Amino acid sequence: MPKIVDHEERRKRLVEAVWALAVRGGTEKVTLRKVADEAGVSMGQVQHYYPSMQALIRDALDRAVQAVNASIENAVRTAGATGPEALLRACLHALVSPDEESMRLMRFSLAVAGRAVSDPTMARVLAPGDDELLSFTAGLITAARQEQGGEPRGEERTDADICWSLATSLGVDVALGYRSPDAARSVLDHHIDRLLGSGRHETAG
Amino acid sequence: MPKIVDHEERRKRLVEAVWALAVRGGTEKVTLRKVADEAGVSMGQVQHYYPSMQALIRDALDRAVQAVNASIENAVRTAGATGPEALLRACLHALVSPDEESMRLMRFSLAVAGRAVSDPTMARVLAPGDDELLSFTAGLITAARQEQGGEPRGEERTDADICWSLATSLGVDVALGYRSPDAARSVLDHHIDRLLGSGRHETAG
DNA sequence: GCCATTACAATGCGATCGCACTGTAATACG
DNA sequence: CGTATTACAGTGCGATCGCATTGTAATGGC
Repeated sequence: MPKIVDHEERRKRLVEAVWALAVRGGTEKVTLRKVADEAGVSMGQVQHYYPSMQALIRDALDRAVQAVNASIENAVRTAGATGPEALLRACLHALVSPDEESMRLMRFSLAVAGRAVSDPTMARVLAPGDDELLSFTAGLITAARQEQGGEPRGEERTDADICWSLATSLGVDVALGYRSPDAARSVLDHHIDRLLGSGRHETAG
Repeated sequence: MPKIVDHEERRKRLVEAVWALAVRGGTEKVTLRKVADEAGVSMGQVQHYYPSMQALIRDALDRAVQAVNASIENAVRTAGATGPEALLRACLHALVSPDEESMRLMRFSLAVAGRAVSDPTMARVLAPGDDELLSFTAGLITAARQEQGGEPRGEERTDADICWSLATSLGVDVALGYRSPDAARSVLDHHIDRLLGSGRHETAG
């Protein structure tokens, strides 16, 4: 009956505007008017797709989390056939990637983290990996150890947990500019070296 | 000449109000009026001690960072005579302490982290340990390894770096309620076990 | 005592906020 | 065709913001 538009495209555009604004000036600088300006639409349109500011920020966060997960899955797909150790490294590297889009997502997540302190509905941000991811990672660690002739130690799940916590922390450092992506990767690789017991590891400038 | 008051006491009171407000509702809910109310003083007094909102938040952040450092130093002083390994554990545990004050500081730091994304003057928050702390920690690791008959491996500084990154990440998880302090400590201890336990991959286990 | 100076208290102001509300162009369906 | 419905655009409102400004009580040095 009415005009038919692509809602998904509209929301995506608005969320992109939120990301850009939050990265530039923190979530406190995200206002209905500025989002509208940034997206090149009217304030009315923003209100049409989101009932409140909260809802808009929350959707932006949901999509950011989803995008980060997608980048991890993408790393898995890309490095899938290269063996468990390389795959493990590739997954973790996704959090400290120098890729511009990846940096934006991390920065936005960090910007929203401040709200998560008091707003439980924002609680997904910077959260430890979910069960599925941890199990998958633990499996990689086990496989990598067996591949090197070692034996599983029965605590691979905690090891995986540590890996993701470390990677998250390094990702935050990269997002805040405290470390270069290369430096972060090198630290991450050092940890994996120790974790798997192999002495081999090269630094990338 | 004029009425003489304790400036330090005044500022401390205002900063405490900022901490409380930010933890309750994020930094966006920190306003001059609410700080004044929370501290039980007038808005005029807040303006008298801080020229702008930014300056107030920044001082609150500086004092929070200082307080966290103090809690680490306190851990060092308390556990100083118990040997390098116990000391190492005690230091790192300071970031995941169940202590109410410690949790408040971590939560506030996290709340401010959102601003640090775009405001370089807030950049001290969640930063990696400084050179002094890293050197000190690296020394602890070296000493602990020697105490166990192991040999230093020449990369203790990176190991120390990893320890603090991990502890920070776990501290964030605790602050956000994703982990209990006990669970975080247990993860941290697991990492230290591995770190000090064995360096040889052939007979590891 | 006098007074310059400090330490506030209180109010005012322009800007901006989220959101409600109103108006209007477009279109699939009968 | 008409029309109900969608998809906006634009505006208005009350609240709130940071900060400037003004007023005043207190006090140590002369």
